[in-house]
Amino acid sequence: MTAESAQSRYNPRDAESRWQAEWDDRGIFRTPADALTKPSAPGQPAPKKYYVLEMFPYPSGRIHMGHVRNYTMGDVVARFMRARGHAVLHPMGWDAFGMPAENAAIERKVHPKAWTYDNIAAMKKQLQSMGLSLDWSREVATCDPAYYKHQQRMFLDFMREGLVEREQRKVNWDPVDMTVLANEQVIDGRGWRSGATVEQREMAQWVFKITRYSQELLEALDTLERWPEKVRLMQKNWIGRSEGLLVRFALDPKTAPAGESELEIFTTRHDTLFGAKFMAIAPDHPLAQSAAKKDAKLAAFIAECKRMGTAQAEIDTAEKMGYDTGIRALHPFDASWQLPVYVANFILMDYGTGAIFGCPAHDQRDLDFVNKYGLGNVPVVCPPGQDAASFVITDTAFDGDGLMINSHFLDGMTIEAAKEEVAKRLETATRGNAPVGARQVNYRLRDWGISRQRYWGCPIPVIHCEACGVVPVPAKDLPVVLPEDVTFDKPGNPLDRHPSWKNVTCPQCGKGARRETDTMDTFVDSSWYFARFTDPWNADAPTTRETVDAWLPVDQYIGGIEHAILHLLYSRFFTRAMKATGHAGLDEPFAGLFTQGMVVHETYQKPNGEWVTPAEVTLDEAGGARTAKLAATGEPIKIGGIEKMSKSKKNTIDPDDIMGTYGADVARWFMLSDSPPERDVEWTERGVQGSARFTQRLWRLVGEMADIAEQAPAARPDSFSEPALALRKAAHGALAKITEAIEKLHFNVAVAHLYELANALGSAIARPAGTPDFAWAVKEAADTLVKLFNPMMPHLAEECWTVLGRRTLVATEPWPVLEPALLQEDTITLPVQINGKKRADVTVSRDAKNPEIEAAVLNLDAVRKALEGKSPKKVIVVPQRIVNVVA
RNA sequence: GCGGGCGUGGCGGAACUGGUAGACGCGCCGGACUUAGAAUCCGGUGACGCAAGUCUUGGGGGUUCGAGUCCCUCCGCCCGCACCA
Repeated sequence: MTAESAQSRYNPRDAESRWQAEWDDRGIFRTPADALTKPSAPGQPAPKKYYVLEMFPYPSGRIHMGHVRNYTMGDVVARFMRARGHAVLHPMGWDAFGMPAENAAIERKVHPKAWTYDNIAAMKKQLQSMGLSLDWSREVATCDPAYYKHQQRMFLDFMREGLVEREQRKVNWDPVDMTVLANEQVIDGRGWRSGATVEQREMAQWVFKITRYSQELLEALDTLERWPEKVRLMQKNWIGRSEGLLVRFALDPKTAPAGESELEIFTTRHDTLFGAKFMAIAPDHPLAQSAAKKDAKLAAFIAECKRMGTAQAEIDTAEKMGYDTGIRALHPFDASWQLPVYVANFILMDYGTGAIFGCPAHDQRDLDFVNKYGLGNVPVVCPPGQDAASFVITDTAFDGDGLMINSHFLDGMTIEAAKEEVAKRLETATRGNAPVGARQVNYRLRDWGISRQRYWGCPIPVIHCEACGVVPVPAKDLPVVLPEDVTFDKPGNPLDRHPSWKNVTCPQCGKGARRETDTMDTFVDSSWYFARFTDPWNADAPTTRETVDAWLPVDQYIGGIEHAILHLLYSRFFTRAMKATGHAGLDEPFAGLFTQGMVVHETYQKPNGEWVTPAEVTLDEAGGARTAKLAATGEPIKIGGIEKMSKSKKNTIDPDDIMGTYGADVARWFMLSDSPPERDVEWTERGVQGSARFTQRLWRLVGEMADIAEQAPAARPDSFSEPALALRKAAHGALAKITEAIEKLHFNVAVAHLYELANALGSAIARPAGTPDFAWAVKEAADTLVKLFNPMMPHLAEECWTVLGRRTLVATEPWPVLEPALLQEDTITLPVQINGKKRADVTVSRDAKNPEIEAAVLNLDAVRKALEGKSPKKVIVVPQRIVNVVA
């Protein structure tokens, strides 16, 4: 490479670290504590706030491409909004508690704390090399006692408010490791480390009363206009409001266990009561428990059910199994009609009353069940157009609309009317002084179990005293700090077997007591970090009311779709709980939500099936066919499917490698190109190279434009020649489109318009007019170009800004101002369709009236030819859009 | 199983509120420059057809002057399911 060509190339390695240092030295991304109260200029009002937040990462050790994509998007928004004059808050922190740290401790004998902080240091360095406009002065780590002490305080405040309770919950128990397992640690019913068969076990757990807000969380979804519709729908289904009926079935005394006389069920299909074939109760239903006392086989069946994990998907897909208890329930409308009571593995104690009546004809699970146990079915809803007498159900339940049949007094009614009639009759019928039926609104949402029997989490600040019961840790004793001298060589929770930590005196009676050894679910940590960022310096309280209320809600929250339900719903609850306890003044934490897609990559395999990393593979695309071989040996490699980047398939790309080779700007640019941000993006070497070429092209283009711009007069010319005007139109057209695209977070569209602008400017300066007005237009266009790509490629933009002779930082420059007059054309060209197919164009003046347009269209050769002298049936003129002639 | 989503050239994708399908990029083909390569620049590129033209947004059907977009149905792929974060 000659000295000359070295000079003409942009060198990201040199430029990026230089500009990062410059930004840092000037502190331009720090949001001062008084940002929202201090006037932006003397006499001016304080700027409007804009809070942009990306989901903070778990410090796993290295950032991955998903992070690069997520944080690039947030950074584009942050830089864009700053340029538009907002006071921007754009912080970063660490979701630092969690199981991987404990796994590392067990597997590699490193302390969770040391492992976590090493990872944070490494990842912070990586994030900093991306050139993100973050305010690092607000950095928080959830494992820092300075953070979790406030969380413990809020736990106690919630407790006082009645938002915390103890509840018996089922967990996955590993009898060998003596520990509770996460669903992901249960593989085919066995513990991942021990291989022991996992069983369900009831344990007392701390829960947050999220169900108190079920209705509110549901209704408020309608107000979240800047959330994706699909996320709102998923939350709505998760909350699962249903209106139904509680029905008390009497039990045949001859068959019922001593002391049991009735079975209460919840149903939303009370219209199908005459199609009932059986009753089913959960294995842990009290009636099942009491029946099992005298029935060893039933007890064994219940024990068998407990050998199933607690994951919903597993419960639903397991084979439907039941056990006839011998108990008979009496139909509420016909006491002579007896229904067998089964214990069934697919009935959940957590939902409704833990008991149902089965109507097989109209529920697939019930139908599968009766078909297995030979109980038969009777259809009671007949689809429209179907003959009631011949309507039979065999393998497929009918859950559609129709009219009631085989249902006595309900026959001929709609489902809705039948529900109403049944509810009315059962509400007024009484047994033992109480109504047989009662309408009830039920929610699928369960209270949030936050107890974890693990070390690396926020300690739950309560003390168990034999005399006083559960006693909150007094505020003065917070934080309850995790002890550091713990070992991971034995099974179970290190906190539980720590020699001294859990032994304390009761704050109330002073006698010996025991600390709670459960720690909090890490979702608690991430349910309020966005609030903490508004004043992370407050050592006395979780938030500073004035500040948190000024900054929240987050204007734009960006993260993965995998958090669509749990993290976002818990945060919505937590914000309400903070409001109830005076820590914040609003209900909804995130005004705008964006969920990004994954980063995916091709997979590669040796003939023996062994996965190979992209770095080890050489690709060849000569002759249109793509083949691959192992770079080291030339061994042929099979090119596999495009899948989510994962360690197991070895199809990961290390962001450090990319940034080292091409620079951060190229990585950022490519992450935004091509794929719409909500969809998956495929990482390809070719694509990255294309991005890298474009950075060089921009660099050359700006350099050439700078040469012309030097001739520009200081004052704006009064008039512009044709080439200058064309240039200005291109620049302002791009400005309008790119502004709109970024506002809508359509980054790939913004990127496409930047390519177009670069193409247009390249062509324009290839034929320079050589006049002062042209030079002025080139200068304007160059400024605009650099400002427009600055949010995506900020380092290159700073470097270009210098080339344009500027001394300021483009990072602190305002967004270009649009001149709308430049976008107005005097004439418009409308496509002309004949019978819906495009056949010609017609050019008319911008404000031509429909009759004029129609006349011009009918005069076109193509139209005359198509009409063959006849008059058209119809001419449709859509203003500013299209003309359609119906022949 | 339940819930949610996605499907457009060789590839990633664009297309406002039902109005010119294929913007932009990648790849490929041809050309220029070069001793050669890299880089760069110019032109072409949905399919079929010599052409006029016809067909084309996962398959099938429908509504409409007009459908990638709305409705029905089928197929394929992906995500979440309460202790991964």
